[in-house]
Amino acid sequence: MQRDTRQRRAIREVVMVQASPLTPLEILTEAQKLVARLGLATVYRNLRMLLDEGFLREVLIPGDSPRYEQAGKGHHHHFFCFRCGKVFEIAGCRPEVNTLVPAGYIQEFHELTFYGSCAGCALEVAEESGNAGTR
Amino acid sequence: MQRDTRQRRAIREVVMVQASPLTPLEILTEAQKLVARLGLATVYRNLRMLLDEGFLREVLIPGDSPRYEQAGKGHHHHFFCFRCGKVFEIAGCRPEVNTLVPAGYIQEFHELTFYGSCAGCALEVAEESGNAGTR
DNA sequence: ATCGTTGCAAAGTCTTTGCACTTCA
DNA sequence: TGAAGTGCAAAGACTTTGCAACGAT
Repeated sequence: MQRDTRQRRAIREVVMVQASPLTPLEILTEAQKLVARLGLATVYRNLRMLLDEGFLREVLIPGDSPRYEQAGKGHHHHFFCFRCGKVFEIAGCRPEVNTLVPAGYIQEFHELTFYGSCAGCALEVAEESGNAGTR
Repeated sequence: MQRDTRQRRAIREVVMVQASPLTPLEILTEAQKLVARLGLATVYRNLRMLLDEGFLREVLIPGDSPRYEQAGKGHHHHFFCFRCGKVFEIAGCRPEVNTLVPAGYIQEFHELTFYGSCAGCALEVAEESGNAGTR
């Protein structure tokens, strides 16, 4: 039988509070604020369990560590910001995407990831170049 | 000045011949047929150089090792087959994809990866279940 | 002959595993 | 209490780096 430990509770807590998916290390750092002596192996073990039991969803950003978010948010994708390194949720999808797969293939799901500057970082970039240009 | 070594030539050769992107280990195995004593470190070093010089493009399949394909093939995506583990090229894209990114974000590029059974494996699956049903 | 490159082995990073101890039920 | 869970350290997979020897120019 599965037990409800302080560690597991802390990890669940941390993931639920966050808007964007977290890496195992980010989860460790956050959860250690709740359970000081928490170890990284415990985080990995619990991520696997919470994944299996369907509480978490794995978000794989090509070229970066896996991240974890609360499951059941509906189909959506992510935006990875090069400037701040954060991942943002992009709501929705477009049905046209599925027309790309040729006949004969059986598509089960897809992952779509955008890369660039998030709104906040884009503003900074604009200010910097804007100031340089006007003054 | 950069040199034209047997090793580098072999790696370039291997990538050019392949239709789908290869992992570093696959490249090592193939290239060792051309240069027997080739080492994995040399493969990694050359992948980096060929990437920098623009000969290669890195294909990142979320949840799998990075793969490398010849650059300059135009915008396209990939299909990862769960059954055989191979990666297939999916031609083209849909402009609607870009409408998903909210105003304020600056999108530089995107990656779209499909998962499921490739045409060959889908056939096998169909045969198996077909036979089971009719006989 | 020079100096970029190589092969090997050692070092890193990230993740998983083994094990004695702890703790929830 | 007793089995699931934990922390720590050791082991694994994959990738990078240090270094002496090699070989393209």
